Amino acid sequence: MEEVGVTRGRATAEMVAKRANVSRVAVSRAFNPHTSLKQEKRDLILRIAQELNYTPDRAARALVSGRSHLVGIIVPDVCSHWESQEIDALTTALQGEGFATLLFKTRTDYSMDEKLLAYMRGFNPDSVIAFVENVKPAILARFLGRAVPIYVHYPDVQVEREVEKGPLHDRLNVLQRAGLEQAVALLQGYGAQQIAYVSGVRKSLANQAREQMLRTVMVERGLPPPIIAPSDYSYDMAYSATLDLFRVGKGADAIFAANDVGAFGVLDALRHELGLRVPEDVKVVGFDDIAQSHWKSYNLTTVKFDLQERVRALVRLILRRLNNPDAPALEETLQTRLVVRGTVG
Amino acid sequence: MEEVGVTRGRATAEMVAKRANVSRVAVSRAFNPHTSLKQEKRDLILRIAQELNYTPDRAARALVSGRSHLVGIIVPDVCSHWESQEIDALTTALQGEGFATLLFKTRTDYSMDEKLLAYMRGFNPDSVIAFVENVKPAILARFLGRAVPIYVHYPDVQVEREVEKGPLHDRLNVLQRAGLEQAVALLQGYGAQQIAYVSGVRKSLANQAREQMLRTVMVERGLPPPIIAPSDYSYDMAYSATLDLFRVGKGADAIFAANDVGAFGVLDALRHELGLRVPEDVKVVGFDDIAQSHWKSYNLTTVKFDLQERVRALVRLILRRLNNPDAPALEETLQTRLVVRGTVG
DNA sequence: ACGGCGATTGAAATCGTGTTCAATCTTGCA
DNA sequence: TGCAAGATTGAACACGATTTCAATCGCCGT
Repeated sequence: MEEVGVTRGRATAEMVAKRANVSRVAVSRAFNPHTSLKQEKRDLILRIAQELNYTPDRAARALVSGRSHLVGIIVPDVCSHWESQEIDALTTALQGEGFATLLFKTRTDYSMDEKLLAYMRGFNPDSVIAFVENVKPAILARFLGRAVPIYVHYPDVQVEREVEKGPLHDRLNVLQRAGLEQAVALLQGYGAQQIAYVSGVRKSLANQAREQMLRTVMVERGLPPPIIAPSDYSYDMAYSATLDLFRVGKGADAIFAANDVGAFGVLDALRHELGLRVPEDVKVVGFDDIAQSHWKSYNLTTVKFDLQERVRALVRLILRRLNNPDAPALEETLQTRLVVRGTVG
Repeated sequence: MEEVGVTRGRATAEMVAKRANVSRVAVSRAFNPHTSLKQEKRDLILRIAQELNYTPDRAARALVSGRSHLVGIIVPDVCSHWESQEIDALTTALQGEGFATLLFKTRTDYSMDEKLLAYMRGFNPDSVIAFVENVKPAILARFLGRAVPIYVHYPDVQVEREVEKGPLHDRLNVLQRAGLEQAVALLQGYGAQQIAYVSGVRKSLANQAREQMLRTVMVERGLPPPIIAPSDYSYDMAYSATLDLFRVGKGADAIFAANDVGAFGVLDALRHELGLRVPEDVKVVGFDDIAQSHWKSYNLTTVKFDLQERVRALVRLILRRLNNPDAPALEETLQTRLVVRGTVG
């Protein structure tokens, strides 16, 4: 046949080569910078490739190079406000670097079983970002093979890699202290005496760290330790935890929620079920500063860390580790700060 | 070397074969049902595979079979409540069928350029789900090759495939009429005279369809056509559109928002900036019934369609089309209904 | 004109799997 | 026991790229 055919609906390097009167190797080189190829020829090939809508097949490329350019993201619930915003930012950043994000869902109880890991491994992601806690790095390493750095979400980001000399450990620290101190100072300034903490998932390390840091800051400033109202980061649990706090317990004059969504539950319980006014009767502070926090119904005062900056740092760490698996461990640090809105004072 | 080595941190079919004293082909067969292999041998291979943490490499598999088992999702903003809930449900459903979802972000103006399509094609998705409108099926077909059915999100789902006899067309219809009629009837029952429509993105086909259907239903029931308050589905735009409606325009005694998030903006503008009471002064109805709609601060009356059911139907269509590309076009239909909460009556 | 050196080029091997096809092994039945 | 049909098996090829390596080209100085 005269006409150059189309295989599986997509052009191959072979076809581009034939049309440009060059070898298939030249086509490959045209798409890989830092390879030796006469500029004129490279231009010709790229032009013809464009005409044929050709781009190299990443499956084939992955097979030979061992790099899939896929980053797996494990998340219990895509809809969680904070997670969805981080997924969004991560996808943007990774897309800019030539990667694509592969989404996997695990059960909503913050657990992750070996079935999912085996399933995911089949797709051969270069890296895995787990928005889940209780997975030991060692297990991830066993299931995901060598080329896959690991990121454990809470409480501090960790890009890990098992090496012969022991686990390697890049860290991205989020310093909660600064933001918490500002929050407590503000509450104290408005005369708050008894502060309650509506928690995240109790066994979550991130929650424990936050709770611990809050207690430290409060005690340092001469306040009694916080009353703990057990919750799980969700709106509904925070709502009922708040009801318990005031109906079963003795209430509080300020509430610190482990996250913004929880703070929304707190606010709605106070205003719409307990008949209390915020901030007059009770003051409320959240943590995260998600997009909804500025909505007028909530207008939440909250501890913020810059999500964009955090994602950029994270992607930096991942890429560095991918390109240089045995480089020494790195550490980056992010600050937090208080964003003052209408739920305090 | 005596010990069976490990290539790139992952076991290969070759290693499993060697350890089980079978050929590599047998290993391949063990992982593919409906292939001829003695049961006893199959069990042995699977057991050894498990010991070695082996699963077939999907990149290699994709290369030979032409099936990547990847489904691309194009979305302008992962954080949009409605979209994130659909992504979540889709990921769950697809994961159950052996697929993984590949996430791509486009610009937030509901557009999608050829660069993104070319980029995405490199990953060779079996199917593409576009949460974006203004992309002609023909363009998608040109950029994504034959093996990739296409799903255009709004206003009705379409699984498309270019065949020689012209474009094939599976459809998933969401019948807005039922829900809208219930909503209008309810508003009318409470004496609403002048209903405004806070729109979605004006040029969005979905928005136009919704606006059109609302007008039809209202006129049929003897009401004047809705006042159009132009918006774009977002909280912020709905907020300011509502302000304009009452400050520049003549107001309304009921507002229908194109989506729930928009309805939140409407509610906050009415209550927190215009000093109006809902539902006493103005009644509000949304569309979607996202998870946040039952939160006490909003407690939104809204038109719902069953997202789970919709996703199941969609995945059914996609899988059917993947397994049988030339089957005749199919059509499925979903109903909508009103969920009554606190913003009406 | 000639030798030499670096820049270009393409043939061949490789990555890990699925698929075809002919050879071999089982099984059932006369 | 013998034979045909069917089940099981493995060698060889294909998939679409990258990488290695040896061959060729172009250019320079003498």
